[in-house]
Amino acid sequence: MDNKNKSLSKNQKIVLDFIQKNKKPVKAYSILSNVQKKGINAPPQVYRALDKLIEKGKVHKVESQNSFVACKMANCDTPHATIFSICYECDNASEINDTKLFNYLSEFKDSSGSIFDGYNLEFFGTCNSCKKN
Amino acid sequence: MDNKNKSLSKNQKIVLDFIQKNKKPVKAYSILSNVQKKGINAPPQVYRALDKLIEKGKVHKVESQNSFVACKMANCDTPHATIFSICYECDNASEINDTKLFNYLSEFKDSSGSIFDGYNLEFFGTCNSCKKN
DNA sequence: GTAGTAGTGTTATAATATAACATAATTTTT
DNA sequence: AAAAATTATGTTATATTATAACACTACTAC
Ligand SMILES: [Zn+2]
Ligand SMILES: [Zn+2]
Ligand SMILES: [Zn+2]
Ligand SMILES: [Zn+2]
Repeated sequence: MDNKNKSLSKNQKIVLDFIQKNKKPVKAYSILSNVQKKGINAPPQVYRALDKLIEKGKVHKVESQNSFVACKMANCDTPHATIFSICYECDNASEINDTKLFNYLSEFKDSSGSIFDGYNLEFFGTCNSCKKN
Repeated sequence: MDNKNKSLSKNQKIVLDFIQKNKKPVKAYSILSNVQKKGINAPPQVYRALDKLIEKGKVHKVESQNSFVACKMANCDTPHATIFSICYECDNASEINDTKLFNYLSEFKDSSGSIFDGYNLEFFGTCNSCKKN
């Protein structure tokens, strides 16, 4: 069985549950302060849960923001091939599900003909909601 | 005149000079400890120089590594449209100069038809040098 | 039921980045 | 050339993000 389909531990469930409640990406220390009532007391407990959730494809890290967001694609096949659009007004991050772009990047070869194991793509702009205001 | 073509300040020159001496991306505090003999004493001086060098297209940040690397393309036209391949064995980061991919991403529209102002793409894999070993 | 693996709890600390304030240098405007 | 505006510098302190290390527990596989 794939690692990503294994069941979640207690702390992993608590952390994932909080992340899923938020539309926007959340910071690790925000997770910590919000789950302390559930018995998670210290940063390593959060970061360990995050590491596993990322491995399992349940959560992605938004690298340019050091924040974490739940996968909206009902389980990313490839946790290390992610595409986001990020609004620099409101910090919202939307996972982009575009098969053509996905394939384009998965098959991309560099000048030496090498293919890559994964990628992370972050687009920046103003989201539709912020454009209206 | 474009901001990126403006001349560099004293601290910006010192920081850029050190980054350019390194093939691999360097960390901010590594920059700091290496330029202290040049009179740069504290983190804000390094981070401020980095911010300006990034604006001017001389330096890019490798987001997944919190490190900084000199632009190899003799001045990136678009400092906020960068493509890297990163080796997870040796941490080397190479800027990819692929016009087709560049255009593909610049013109990419999301499901709502919106185009973006910029992007950052990081490919992950084993570099050719590490593959041989 | 023992061995191996994955998870937890805890303390301390490392690594990355910015706030805030005072001053100086440079550029632009008048 | 003087005043105003902008950009850069120097400095101290602190905020934010992330991991090391160690003791212990729970789960899984054979
Ligand atoms: Zn996903
Ligand atoms: Zn927005
Ligand atoms: Zn460049
Ligand atoms: Zn390598």
